[in-house]
Amino acid sequence: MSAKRLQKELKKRRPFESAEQEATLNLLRTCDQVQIRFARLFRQHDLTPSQYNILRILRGEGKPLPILEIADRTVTIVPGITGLIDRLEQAGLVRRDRCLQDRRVVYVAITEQGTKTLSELDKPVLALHKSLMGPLSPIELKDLNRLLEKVRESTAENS
Amino acid sequence: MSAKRLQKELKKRRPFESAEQEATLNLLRTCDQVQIRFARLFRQHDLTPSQYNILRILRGEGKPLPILEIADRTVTIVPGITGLIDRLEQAGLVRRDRCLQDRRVVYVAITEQGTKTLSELDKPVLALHKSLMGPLSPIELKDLNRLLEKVRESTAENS
DNA sequence: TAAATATACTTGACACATAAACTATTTACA
DNA sequence: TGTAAATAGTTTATGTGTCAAGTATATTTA
Repeated sequence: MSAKRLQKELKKRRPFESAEQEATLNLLRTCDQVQIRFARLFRQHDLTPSQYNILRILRGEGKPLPILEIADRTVTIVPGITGLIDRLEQAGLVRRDRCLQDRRVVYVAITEQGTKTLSELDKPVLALHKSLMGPLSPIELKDLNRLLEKVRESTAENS
Repeated sequence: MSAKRLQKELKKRRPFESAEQEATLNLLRTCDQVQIRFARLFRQHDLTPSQYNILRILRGEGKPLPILEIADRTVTIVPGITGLIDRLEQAGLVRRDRCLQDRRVVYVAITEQGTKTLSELDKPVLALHKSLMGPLSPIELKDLNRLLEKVRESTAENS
């Protein structure tokens, strides 16, 4: 797998059309590899990245949240959230509770088992963050954050 | 859409557990936004990012390529490539040719229509690259590339 | 208060990532 | 030469992103 990815990179390496293009592609490629590492870790606990994210949100909030509120806090587009919650519920990691005041609303709560699964992942996740960004010095980390935010601002402007 | 994303960001903003975590999340979020922008552009020409990528590879090579060779050069995992080529073929953007020497091999060639679609995208794509990375000075671009590569090295090691 | 509108989801359809298992063909080697 | 192993690609199955359209409940308004 490692050899394969390396090979891909080499084949792709041809002169870039602009420095900006090089940076964008570099960003996408790096991100891809980072995501792969996290996905692999989550999979060891039978979670997908999206599922892990939702559990994190619920634990962070400390109380049940309406489904659309969860969707708002993830990158997940609304219709996708339904099936995502379905599967988490089926796995016993969350629970659905219909709101009595407003019966359109569905609250989602993390279960004990969900909390347990999350807590098992806490250390490895933090370790992976550190391992990925480990080669960067504190100053470099700060630089990277600043540059990324600058890019992000440019995407925010015109939607 | 823009307001919604901004809202998400604000809600997410709580103290990070480590500077490394902050950098990783920053990286993922930035990347997400960049991908959204490109996906939106490709969709205007009825292409998905994966499809665009494959067309680029074929045009860059200048001659037909075996299916698995294409898969190697993208991030696409092997089984997914079949359907991807199916849809491109159905849209008339590529053509399948079975190799006569080795009948296991299927060559894929870009069609005239595929080339045309690609060329229509050339300018907007380059413009988007420039627009996304525009806020960064040449020196900052270089810095960003260096930092990203450093991160990428760390993922390559024990992958 | 009845009808229009808005809100909170859900369903259905399609594209893609990913893994496991399968087919067809070729190559290696015993 | 004939069988095992490797290679090229496909099929199948599950999870998710995304869009368009639908349902149920609540709110607004005429």
